[in-house]
Amino acid sequence: MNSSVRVRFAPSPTGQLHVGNARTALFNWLFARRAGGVMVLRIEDTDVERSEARYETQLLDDLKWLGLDWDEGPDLGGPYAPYRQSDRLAIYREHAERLVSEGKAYLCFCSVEELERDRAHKLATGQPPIYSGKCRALDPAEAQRRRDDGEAAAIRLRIPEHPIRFHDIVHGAVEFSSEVVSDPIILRSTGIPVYNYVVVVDDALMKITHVIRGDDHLSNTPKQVALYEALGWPVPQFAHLSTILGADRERLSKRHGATSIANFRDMGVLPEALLNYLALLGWAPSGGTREIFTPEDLKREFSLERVTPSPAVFDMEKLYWLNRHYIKQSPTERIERLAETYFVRAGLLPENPGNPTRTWFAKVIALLVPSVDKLDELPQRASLVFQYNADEAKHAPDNVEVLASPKSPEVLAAFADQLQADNSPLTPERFKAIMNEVKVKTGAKGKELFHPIRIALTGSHSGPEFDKLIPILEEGATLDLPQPVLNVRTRLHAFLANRASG
RNA sequence: GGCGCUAUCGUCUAGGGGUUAGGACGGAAGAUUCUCAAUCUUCAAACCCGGGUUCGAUUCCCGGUAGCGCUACCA
Repeated sequence: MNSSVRVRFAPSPTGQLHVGNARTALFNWLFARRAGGVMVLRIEDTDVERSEARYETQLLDDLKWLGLDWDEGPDLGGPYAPYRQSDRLAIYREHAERLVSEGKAYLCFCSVEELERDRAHKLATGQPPIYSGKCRALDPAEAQRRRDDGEAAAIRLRIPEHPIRFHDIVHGAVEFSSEVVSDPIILRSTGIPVYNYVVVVDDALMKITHVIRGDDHLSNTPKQVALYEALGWPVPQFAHLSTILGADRERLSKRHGATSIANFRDMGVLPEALLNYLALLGWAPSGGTREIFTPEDLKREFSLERVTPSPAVFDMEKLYWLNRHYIKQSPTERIERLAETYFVRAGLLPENPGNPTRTWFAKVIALLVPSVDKLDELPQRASLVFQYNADEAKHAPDNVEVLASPKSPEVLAAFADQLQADNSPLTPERFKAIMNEVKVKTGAKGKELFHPIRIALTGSHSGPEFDKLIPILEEGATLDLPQPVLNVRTRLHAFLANRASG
């Protein structure tokens, strides 16, 4: 293991943490942890227009929620502080000026309008839209004088004539000819440095050994390699991760629905499910037959060499499958606690419910949880407990057919008789006995016995077993809930009372 | 337009000069159950196209095509 490994995750605080970035963070983290190295968190906020402080806190929270941590960062400090680019402006300026004095960069006085015109012209005449190099040959002393006289100047890097090669751990050897890389601006005339420059200065100064990032940066890498060389700093190893696409094979974005980590958390996706899914997007273990990985498994097995270079389509169904798996694996108390929020929000449960309610709620969750992809579906699924509408029960197209069967009224009548015959509490045992009586009396069995009763009680001919449902209905009715639960007798009366008018 | 990256079931992927091309999600069928969900079993489903290299290419090389990215005083 190389203990000198240092990686970084460098998000811009311009919005919510996206699954693509989260996956980059995850791969960095796994690589660092596996190598016993250091993970650095750096905030790239040089885009002052779009960066907002509140996004930075969100970013950290999302990362923590996923179970990731870091060793150096704006919140933790570290030997290479500061870790926020807006606090490092003086550093960038210093090195840019150094490059100018060494002749590796030069002052450029071209105006934005002039450059834009030139660019448009080149594009129109079919030439590559690269910088003309107008200020490249300016005499440095003369240029210095002009700047001292107050003329606005940007700083451009001189790109060397030779082709730029580098090795990428995911993609292998990559080569760009220098003709297509024009002298990039590294410091704007406003004094604010440009991304491709600051990223190099920071990575070098923070002693980053492995740059693991999205492959939208692959084409920027030759510029950055040229920058490392100009600055006289060692070039790190690169690993460019493929893009995550939506089902339409376009780059995953907001219009594809839930794409931020916060979205998934709000939906009731478990962090370990999302982490596991993200790890599988672009990485697979040797053998390729295992799908379930705890963070510990991943830390042990992850390697950049096994990362796929091809883009991956985000598959919500597979995420849901993993989520269902982890929900089932979780201690029930954890799921109950998480689920509670959704029920409180839906107005089905009081805030901080007391103990009889909590015990009852645990049963509701146990009943419902096998049928959901994510926790936020629970309140909707619970409608068979919280909602009862006799009219709808009778008129739902599916039900009409069942109720039209000659046995149905007979079964319901017998069921009502049995309920009336004895006022003792309706336990599952008692319910079973009643069902037996009805069976004997009417000769109905199987569907013709169960379906009409389930329709009368829940509004649907299919649903959970009565053994589990009956106690929930009976106990729920004794509780003081924002949305009262109706017991079996009440439901049946409502159903039969309306029968004539229905 | 130029440059770069990518290409195995619908999707995520394993594999790799000779394989019945493996697994998973999803789909279909069956078992179980009063029904639904869950669970279990089974099935269908792929090497982008064209050239080379080779006794033999899905695998290696070249070209095409397609998708994506970069081509900014955005990040």
